[in-house]
This record gives sequence, structure tokens and C-alpha cells, in this order.
Amino acid sequence: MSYWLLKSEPTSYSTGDLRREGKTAWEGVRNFQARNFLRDSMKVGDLALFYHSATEVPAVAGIARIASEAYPDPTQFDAKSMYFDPTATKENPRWYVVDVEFAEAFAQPLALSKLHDDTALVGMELLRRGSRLSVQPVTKEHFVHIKKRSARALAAA
DNA sequence: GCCAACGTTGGC
DNA sequence: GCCAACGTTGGC
Repeated sequence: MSYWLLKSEPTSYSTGDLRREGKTAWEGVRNFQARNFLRDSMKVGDLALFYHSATEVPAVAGIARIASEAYPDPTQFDAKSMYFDPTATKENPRWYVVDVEFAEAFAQPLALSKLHDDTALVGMELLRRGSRLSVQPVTKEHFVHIKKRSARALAAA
């Protein structure tokens, strides 16, 4: 079983949205490295940190569970979608999605600034300067540590 | 809004 | 295959 981190701008899709819907197709990944992780390495049952990016307080806000194998991203074929890709064909899709389902919303999101202060998280891809990868692997140790920190934040609140 | 870092495209 | 130009991401 593997661990991941998924970025989303909360104005576009947040942990609250996932909690409400229960499950969603993780659409719109348009970076090859991120796609390869989705398509080739994610397995049903894997867990992912749900990260809120490009927002006032960037933070890990919850946990999602991978709920399907990868399949072609339907938005690449939809001329009306902002994710439309004219180079993609049904025979030769370029972009993929997995379904993700709600697992947990942190009572108190763990801010990026707090994560930067945490010596247990040294080497985490998210904390690398200039890191933009929207789908990234997370070590089990880092995943467990962040989950524990969120539980402590909950207990302290 | 600024801007550094990064990924992709396309001319050569 | 190189690399400049461009567009995007995302923290601040």
C-alpha cells in the first residue's frame, strides 16, 4: 500500500466538497509526472493527503482514499472543458484520472508553514523549494506523522 | 499582484 | 538535441 499527496485549490475543489460528495473523479491533472503516478502506481485503497494550494493558508486539510484504477480523463475529450486536449484521442488518451473517496477532514488543517518547521518531515517533496507536482508520493513515515499531528491538533482544540 | 521555479513547445 | 520563449503554479 502506498501513500500520496493530492493538491487542489479549495476554491475549485476542497476536502469539504469531497466530504459532501463522498467520491469524485480526480480530473484535470495535466502534468506528465503526475499522470504517471496516477496511471501507473496508484492502487485502490491507497491513502492520500488532501492539500489545499494557492489559498490564504496553504495546508493539508484531510485524507482521501484511492477508489479506482486509472481510466482516461473524460475532460480531455470535451471541447467545452477547460481541460480539453485536442491532441488526445479515445484510442490514444493522454490524461488519466482515478476516483478518490472521502476518508477524513482534519478539524484543524495543518499549515504548510508548520510543516516547514517539522524536522520529522525533512525531505518531503511538498517542502522542496519550487515543488509544483500536484500528485506526489509520500513516505509512510511522513504520512503517519502528519496524521498524528492532525490528531494532536484536534485534541488540543 | 509579484515573481521564482518549473514544464512544455517549437524553431533551428 | 539544444535552448529561448512562453505559460503555469503557487507561496508570499
